[in-house]
Amino acid sequence: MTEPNRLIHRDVPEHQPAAGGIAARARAAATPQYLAGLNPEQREAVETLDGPVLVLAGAGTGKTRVLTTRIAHILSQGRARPGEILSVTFTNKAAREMKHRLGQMLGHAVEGMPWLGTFHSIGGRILRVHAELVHLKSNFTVLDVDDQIRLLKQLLQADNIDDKRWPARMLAGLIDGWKNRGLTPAQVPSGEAAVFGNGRGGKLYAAYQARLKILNAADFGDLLLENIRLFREHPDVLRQYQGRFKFILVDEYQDTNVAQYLWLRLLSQAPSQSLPGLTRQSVVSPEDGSPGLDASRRPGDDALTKNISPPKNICCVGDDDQSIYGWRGAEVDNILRFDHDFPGAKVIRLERNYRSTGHILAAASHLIAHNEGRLGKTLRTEDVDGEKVTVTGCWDSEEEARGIGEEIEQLQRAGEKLNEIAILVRASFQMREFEDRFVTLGLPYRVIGGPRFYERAEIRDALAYLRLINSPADDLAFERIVNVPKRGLGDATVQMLHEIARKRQIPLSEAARAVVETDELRPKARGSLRALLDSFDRWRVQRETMPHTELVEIVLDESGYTEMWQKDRSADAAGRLENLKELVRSMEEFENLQGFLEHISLVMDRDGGPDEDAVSVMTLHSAKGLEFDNVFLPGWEEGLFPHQRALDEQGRAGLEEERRLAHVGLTRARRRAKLYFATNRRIHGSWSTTIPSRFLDELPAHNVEITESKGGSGWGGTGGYGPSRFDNVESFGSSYATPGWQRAQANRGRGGFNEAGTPYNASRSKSKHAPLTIDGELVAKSTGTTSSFSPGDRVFHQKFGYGKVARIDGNKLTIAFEKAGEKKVVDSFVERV
DNA sequence: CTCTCACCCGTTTTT
DNA sequence: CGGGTGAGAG
Repeated sequence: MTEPNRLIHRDVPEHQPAAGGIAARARAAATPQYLAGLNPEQREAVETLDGPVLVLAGAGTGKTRVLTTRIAHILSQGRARPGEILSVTFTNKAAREMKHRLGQMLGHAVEGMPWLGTFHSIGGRILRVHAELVHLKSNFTVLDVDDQIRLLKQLLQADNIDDKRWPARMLAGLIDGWKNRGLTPAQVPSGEAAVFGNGRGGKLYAAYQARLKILNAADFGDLLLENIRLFREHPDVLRQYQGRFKFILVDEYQDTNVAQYLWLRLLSQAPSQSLPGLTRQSVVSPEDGSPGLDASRRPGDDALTKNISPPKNICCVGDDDQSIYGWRGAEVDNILRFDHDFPGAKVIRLERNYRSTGHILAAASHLIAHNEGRLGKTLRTEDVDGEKVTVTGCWDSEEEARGIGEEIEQLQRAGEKLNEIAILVRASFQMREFEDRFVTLGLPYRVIGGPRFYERAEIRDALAYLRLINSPADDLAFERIVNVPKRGLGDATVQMLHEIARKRQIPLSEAARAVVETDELRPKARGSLRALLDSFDRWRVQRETMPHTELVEIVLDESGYTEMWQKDRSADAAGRLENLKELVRSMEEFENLQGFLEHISLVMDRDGGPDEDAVSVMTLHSAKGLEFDNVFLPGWEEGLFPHQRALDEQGRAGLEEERRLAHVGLTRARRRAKLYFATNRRIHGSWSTTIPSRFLDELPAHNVEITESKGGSGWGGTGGYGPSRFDNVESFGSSYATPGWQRAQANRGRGGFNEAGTPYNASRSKSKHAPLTIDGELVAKSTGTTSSFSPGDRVFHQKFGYGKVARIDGNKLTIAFEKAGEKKVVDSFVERV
């Protein structure tokens, strides 16, 4: 491993000696070059090396810069070697970005940062080293969602559970949720486990875990959960890592879930502690009743915290105002309660925004100030005011697309780069309208998001072949490709193999081998199964002698897989073949097949985008972390944004998350932010009238300009909604008093959206209160209030009928309905019976 | 075993 | 309206 001092040579000005105590002091006095461009807050965040630090980094305040500079600082101060810094991100993209920036800062020292990566890749890496301690082998497979669901389907079938009423997908969701919360099968509260499959949910979870071990596989959740289990059951292993990591850095802390929190917490303790509390407390007593989740999810808190030595040097960077992944298990509470979890934490706010102009920033800040559950930050800029944020009303979504298309062409004529233009939508179905329009206009565009590369069917099929070559016991891979391309080996055959495999406790491919020797199969099926097995034998031999990239080509060719797509005349067949080529190309980066397979599910992502000039179209979620000069934000309508479902299922917490999403959208823009709403939109095939989003009303009128739609014809001249009504734009600049607007406002009363338990007016007036922050002291305000219900209560709901409360999360209840299955509802919708 | 038709349902998405 | 799934026919 590279020595730190060698690393910093390139970075430290030449007159400064590189190491030693006195030298270090001299260096500090001279302000190293890498600290020079930082503002005082950033600098404090970089230089506060000891103890827990929370950096609240608003949008565009230089978060990544702080993280990378902090690492450079640690290294140059000689406080740790590269291998002693644990630095975790959420996405591979973020990890790559950090490696890249670090590389620029330190010279090409990136190889020296072995522990910079995503939670999952680092978790997976640790797990491979100690695999046998959690009953896996070090070459275990990481399952993707598809495999997971297929596995669960089998378990449901084996248990004779109607997978119509209890879909495997739903169970997968539940298990995922439990894993996100760090719960092993034994720890799932029994009330919750009972919700699925008439009380068999918990049993199924346990069976699933057992099955994974047999298959030598782990799902994404396991990469963390099994890590936690490893650490808890083997304190010596934990101590080893605690001792190794002198510094811990966490990016996007607002997105961490409970499992990630627990993992960080374990690693951030001083190595000598044995942490009795963490094992004991975390075993949730299922019937402990009311405080439920909240009491159980924080092992090691309170009294115990005081007995544990102070956490090490952990620095978490995040922005509670950009927490938009609550629906996927992220706990905003983690960031809201940081100083509680890590006593003595230093909180540093980065509020200087270097991205957006004044109007945009003011609009975004004012909007997000309507949220109550936040730590409170006020973004500032020294930039010019720039153009006001525009709001444009359209007749329908088609006119919206037309209008935006025209504005883009106008920007293009004015010399703007298409690469600096983005359209950010709430839901992906909105994208199609824009694509259609851009095709008509001949405007180059690219859609960001879509299915990820390794999730595409053709890639997974190809991978299944490779997995099976690598590990003949990979039943899921076997099942996937046994009849792809079609070989006349259908359900019946697979069923038979399953039976034999189960009876003799052998993998499917071995069962196949046995069956081929008998006459249990019809000659045709038997012949093609034998041919398949022979092919695999041959490939396994060839694997030893030829490069893995060559092997794939042979496999794809000889299996008839390539041919299958060549014969396919559907429109996307060519693209699929292209993807397969891309797969082969991407394999070149890896040493061998094994190495490739270990990384594929964790590290691969689509990145094919060539850098031709094109407009980007993507969802608000995938826009997080990006920035553009010009940002179009269509579809600001009640029901779509905020999304009705978020409101229905999460009540106020849902609304606040939607608002954070709006805030993320606005803060993507450097110079122009253009909002749109349509009064008519087609939802599920039929047209319905919509109302402008409440978020539009929450924008400060001073920073907003109402403009007329440039979409042309659509607005029905006599309707009273026409652009002519927007004639004297100046006069209503401060009040939105256009007739159309007023009418839209009046419509609100009868709109169904306030059944979300958040009447429009209430939320508006309430949120005028100052954010809940008291002089730098964090007032951790959980999203949602405490419910008056307890688990087990029998309740009635207007739409879903009778049910039993399974779980409580703030004012959000998970209820097992007798007819409708499990649903999440806001407590104000149900009554106790 | 494969193909077709009826039916159901409909945010956001990483690893 | 349209994509994905499951049951039944060929």
